[in-house]
Formats: sequence, structure tokens, C-alpha cells
Amino acid sequence: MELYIEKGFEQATVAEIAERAGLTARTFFRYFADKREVLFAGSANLQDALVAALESAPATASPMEAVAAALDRAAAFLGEAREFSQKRQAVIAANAELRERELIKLAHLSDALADGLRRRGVADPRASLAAETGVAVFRVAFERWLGDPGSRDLEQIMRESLDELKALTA
Amino acid sequence: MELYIEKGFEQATVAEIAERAGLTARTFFRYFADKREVLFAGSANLQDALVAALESAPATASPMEAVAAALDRAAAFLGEAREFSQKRQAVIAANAELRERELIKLAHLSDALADGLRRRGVADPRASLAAETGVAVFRVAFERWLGDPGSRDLEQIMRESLDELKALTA
DNA sequence: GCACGTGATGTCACTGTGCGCCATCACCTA
DNA sequence: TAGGTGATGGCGCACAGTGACATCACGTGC
Repeated sequence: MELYIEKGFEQATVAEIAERAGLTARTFFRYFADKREVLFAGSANLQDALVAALESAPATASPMEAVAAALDRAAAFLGEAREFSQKRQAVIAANAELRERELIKLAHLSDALADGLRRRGVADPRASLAAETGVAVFRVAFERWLGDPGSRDLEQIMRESLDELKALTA
Repeated sequence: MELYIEKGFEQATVAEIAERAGLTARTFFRYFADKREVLFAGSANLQDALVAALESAPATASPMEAVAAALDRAAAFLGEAREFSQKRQAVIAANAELRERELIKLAHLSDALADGLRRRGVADPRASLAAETGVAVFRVAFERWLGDPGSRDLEQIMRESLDELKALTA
């Protein structure tokens, strides 16, 4: 990420990244599938945590309540590292390829949440829609949180955004 | 698309594509930014049509009603070419890079719709949320339509999915 | 009819990504 | 001590994508 900030994502070559990390490009590609992936190494952990939160929601919870539990977990997961997230997001926002990769990670997250809902007995297309809209709320709230001058609580912004969605579709 | 179906996206080289089209790889790259973009050439037209539909919704329409008008327009735009859409979607689904590109096209669409809503006086984050969820409904409905054995009307499936979303967040 | 500009295409050379294959080296175990 | 294993490096390669320059067809003005 240092190099991506210094020179921009496109200008930084894998050889340079590897050199700074004290290894060769060949080894870099054994740890990361491509140049983009290095910025998304933690996304599998995040996804696992959200799915676990969704699954441990009470059996009586509605689909959107289960999704809300996952969003709470996301806030806890990301809420601590605001400065890091801001830097990372600035790098991603500056490059189209990185934005693409971010979107597919979120799509995978949505798929995983939809799977979790189906395991809870929620039928399609309800499961897909709940997961997709949950991720949409996450995305909007996360972006607002990063740009919020008062650095308000991420969890709070998540809840507000979810309420906003409910008002919209009412 | 022929070649992507025959050999798969990764196996098809730009040189082969260009040869089949009767030109050189260099010329291909003057028309398309990269190998993926050739499958998304029509997306700008779709986006323009949806934004126009959103803008021409009555001033009294709520944000979600304006988005629904755009979804109707999308159904009219895509509803005629189901077989083509199925082939195209199969190619995209088979390759991660193409899925990434599709997602960023949909994200651009969402941004454009959010801009249109803001021009209608809708404030953020309401505008972003309405646009994001509208695109989520579009995505879910489109996928259902492609896989629907009875080949039901796309517009009808769009409306059903939107109703489903309303029920979810109620 | 001729010179000139313009736009589309081709050719060439080059950088960088990503991968297959093999060699090397450290470390562990029978 | 011999052999297995996992991480790394080195090398070559196919291909994507770009910049620079040449070529060619075409109008357009003189």
C-alpha cells in the first residue's frame, strides 16, 4: 500500500513491491493471485465474520434482522481502523481496476450472506434481495463514515442508513 | 462473443478476435479499451436510457417511484433479446474478470441514477440508497428472468422483485 | 488536376503481468 | 547420513496494452 500511495497503483510495478518486501516478483505471485489482490487480503476474514454473525442471529429474527446483525459485526470489525481504511479507500478510489476488485469482493460477500439466509430457511429471491440490499447499505454507510468529519460511530451510521432504506421503500 | 463462447474468454487472444473481424490487434485496441470491454459496448446506451426515464418521471413521484420508472425502461430495453442476453451472461458468468467488469458497469449505472435523483432534489444518502437498491432489484430480476423456464415478462419480474423488497424492509 | 490535411489502419518495438518449469536451499525426519 | 518437503529464486514465455511512426484513402481548397 505504501508504494500504491507513493506512485499510484499503475506506476508501481510488482518488481518494486517485491523488492521493498525483500523478495522477488515470482514469490509475490505465489502469495497473491495478482497485483490487486494484495489490497484485499483481509476480505475473507471479514466475510467469515459477517456470515458467522448472520448465522448466530436468533432463529426468530427476520431476514433483514439477521442481515442487520451482520452489519453490526461489520461495524465492529472495521470501526477501529478508520485511518487505515481511509488510506486504503483512497488508493482504491483512484484506480478503476481496484474498484472492480472491490466490487467483486462485495458481490462475493453478498452471495455468502444469501447462502447463509437460505440455510436459515429463507427462500429466493428474498434471500438474494436481502443480502444485496444489506451490502448496499454497508457500502453507503461505510463511505459516509469515512468521509464524516465528526468521525461518528460506524455502527450508528449503519443503523441510520438501514432506517433510511426502510423509509424509502415504505 | 463467438470466440469467447468457442474457446473461453481467457483462451481467446485479441489477435484471434481481430483476425476474425478482419483487422489487427492494434486497431481492436483503438475501438475497445481492453479485451473485456467488447462485451459491454452497449452499456452506455442502456445507462442513458435509464437516466432519461428517471428524469422524465413526474415531479411528484417519490424517489423509489422514479427508480421504478427506470427499471421499467430497462425491462423494455432488454426484454426483447432474451436469447442473446442468455449467451452473453453465460460468457460473463464463466469468467471472474468479466464479472468484475459487469459489476463496475452496474456501479456506474447506480452512480448515474443517484445523480439523476439528486437533480430531482433528493438528498444524500437517500439518493444513493435508492439508486443502489434499484440496481440490486434490477440485477436479481434480470438473473431470474434469464433462468425462468416460462420466459415470463421481464417487466413483470422486475415489479415482483421490487414488491418483494418492499415486503422485506417493511 | 494537384497539393494538402485528416482520419483510419497497419507495423514495430517495448513494458509489464502472470505463469510453468526447474534449481536451490533450509529444515525436518527416519 | 540420506531423503523428503516447503519456500524461494531464476529463467523463459505468451499475451495485454501502448507509444511512435508509416501508409493509405478520402475529401477540400486552390
